[in-house]
Amino acid sequence: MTRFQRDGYHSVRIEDLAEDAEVSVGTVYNYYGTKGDLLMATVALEVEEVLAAGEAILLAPPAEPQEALLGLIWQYYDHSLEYLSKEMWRAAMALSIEEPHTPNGRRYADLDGRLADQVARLVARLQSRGRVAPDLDHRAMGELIFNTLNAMFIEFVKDDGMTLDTLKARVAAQIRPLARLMEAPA
Amino acid sequence: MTRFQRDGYHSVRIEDLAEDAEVSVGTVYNYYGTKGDLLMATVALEVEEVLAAGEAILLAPPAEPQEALLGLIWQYYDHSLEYLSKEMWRAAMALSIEEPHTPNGRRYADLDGRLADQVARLVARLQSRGRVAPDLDHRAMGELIFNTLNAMFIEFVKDDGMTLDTLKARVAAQIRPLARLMEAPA
DNA sequence: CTTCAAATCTGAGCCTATTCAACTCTTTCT
DNA sequence: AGAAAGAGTTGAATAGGCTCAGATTTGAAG
Repeated sequence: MTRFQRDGYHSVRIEDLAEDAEVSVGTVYNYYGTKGDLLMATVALEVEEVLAAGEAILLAPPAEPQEALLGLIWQYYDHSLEYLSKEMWRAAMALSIEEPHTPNGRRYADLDGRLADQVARLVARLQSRGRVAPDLDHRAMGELIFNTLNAMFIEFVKDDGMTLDTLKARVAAQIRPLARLMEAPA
Repeated sequence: MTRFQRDGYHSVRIEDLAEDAEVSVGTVYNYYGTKGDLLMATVALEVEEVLAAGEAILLAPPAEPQEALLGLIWQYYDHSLEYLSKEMWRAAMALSIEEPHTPNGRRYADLDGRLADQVARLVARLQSRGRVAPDLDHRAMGELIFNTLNAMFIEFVKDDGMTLDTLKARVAAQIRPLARLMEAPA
């Protein structure tokens, strides 16, 4: 993980890792089936932590729908570069799209699904508090919001120059009007 | 393009294409810089046609926002497997994420941007007709809608078993409530 | 201490995208 | 015709992920 972050996922060869660990290439493959497994292990670490932090927010979300949604999303974003560089994220995303049937592809999709579900549960929570229109399907809205925050995150990792602040501003520009539309009539 | 569709993008080696064309491997590379160039040429062909068809819809969209939006989206989807298999789409998407700085990555991003812009212009069109709330930012809504239809399309190409009808049903489930929220008050 | 099977480890070799220096063919100029 | 520049072609060589038939180590049993 450290070498991937420091030297770049693609630049680091399996042979390099084997040397670091003072074993042979074959032994690396004895523990991780593919180079992508090493990457996905890091992604899973990262997302699991973010999901746990998200649950804490779900317990006591801000009353305002907009603030609650953006709070959860900022949580995701602020943590996102802890273990993974943008290049690593790109590689992981590419992997999950190109090989959806492999264990790694499924694993990434599963993590995505759990994030989308968490957003949906936040929407449901806000509905139960009467701040979001009760006739909205919280699953559909959760998916819609997740799709948006995910798409913007993809744009973020695709652009090495983009800052977290820019990402947040862009997402806010899309989530704010949506949150307003979702609000229960007073 | 034909061989990629028939035998699979990954299974087809450059050497195979060279044999088909009765030239050497080096000559293939003289015309297309990478294997991805061959793929992206097909993606561009596909998307350009869909954009042109979309312009026709923009000229005279259905009055109902929901119908107008879904009509445009179905247009995109129905054309999507004309030249590209799901596997080819996956490879192209993976390429665009993993190598955003290469000409191919930029090219794909550009096509995506033009699709998003077309959706935004449809929203603006519906606003000028008074069927969509005028205070909504048509750019933000266009991007929001594009992000959704694109995310669902990615899910579609990731799952070889999913049919176009299932894709449409899922997108409709998200776009319908959104279209309702966007409607101008009567 | 010896034996043997299971668990680990090893690295040469395979595969395919990509590169590039040498070669051939075409066109232009004298 | 001869020559030189330019355009196009070639395929052997390179790189890095991954495989697999042995070789080595471990640990339980006698």
